[in-house]
Amino acid sequence: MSPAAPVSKFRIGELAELTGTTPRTIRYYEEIGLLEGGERAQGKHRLYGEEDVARVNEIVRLRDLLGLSLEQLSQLVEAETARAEIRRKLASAGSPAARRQLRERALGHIDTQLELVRGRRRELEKLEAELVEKRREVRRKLQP
Amino acid sequence: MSPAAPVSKFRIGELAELTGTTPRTIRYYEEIGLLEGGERAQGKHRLYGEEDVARVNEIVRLRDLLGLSLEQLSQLVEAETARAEIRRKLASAGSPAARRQLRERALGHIDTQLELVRGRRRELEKLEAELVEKRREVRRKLQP
DNA sequence: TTGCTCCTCACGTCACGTGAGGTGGC
DNA sequence: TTGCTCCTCACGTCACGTGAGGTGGC
Repeated sequence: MSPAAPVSKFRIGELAELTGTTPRTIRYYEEIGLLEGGERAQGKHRLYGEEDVARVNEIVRLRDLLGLSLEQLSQLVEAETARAEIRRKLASAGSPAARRQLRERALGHIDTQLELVRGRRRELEKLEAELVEKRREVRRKLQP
Repeated sequence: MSPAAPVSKFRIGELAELTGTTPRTIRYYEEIGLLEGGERAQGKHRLYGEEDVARVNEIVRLRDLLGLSLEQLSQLVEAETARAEIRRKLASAGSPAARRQLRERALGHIDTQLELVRGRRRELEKLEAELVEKRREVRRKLQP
């Protein structure tokens, strides 16, 4: 068996750089409950792991691409967080039926995100088509 | 010849409703110079025309879909505004060479917007593909 | 004349940015 | 020990929201 994966720990500045944010943003997300506070080990500094990188990346992506408010985002991501936690607990202790229910909830959650992403994509495609048409017209006038 | 098109005039509340914004937003855009102030005819009320509807709609769309700041937007839209004005002036007085130059500048402007829109669309497509993949995996575990 | 919409301050809010002044770890 | 990063206030900013109190037009 492989030994426990080396749990790399990041300080807040590293987490910020890895996710294209700033320490202030990370602290703000913790302040409003969007992100769990990095563990304050012995000292006073926050320490983060790989899963925090993934989480912040997801938050930033949905924030930028879907234009959601942080409150809307926390509802969306909250569901997933709860799911991840419960999944960990049930992975060993859960009955097959309970696991099945968890996965079905996960599906619903993914579908919700897919709806949002697809709606946005369609809007962008429409705008793109209009711009292409506009360009065609200008070009037509340029070369009579 | 057709008579002059009926120049429909809107008050700020109507303009807001037609563009999915609020009077406050319209006034704010005027305040920062993104929008020309509606003509204050005899009274004190602002009055807008069809072209203002188009402009606000464009602003809102780029703001929401591209996530640009209003300052970035004003640079993007400013170019187009100047273009529209100059186009009006040159439509009668301009030489063919001048008109050609204007159209070439218009092309550059449209291309800039297209780049932005396409970049966004690609990011959304990537996110969409990842979500679809995630969903497939959860489904696979649901039906072994 | 009565409502409704408009007007201008002006303070509040969300999502951070930006120092101020001080402490911790390689 | 020296830097660098971290810490917590706390005020500033952007893009508006939201009354407060008053005036205009169908």
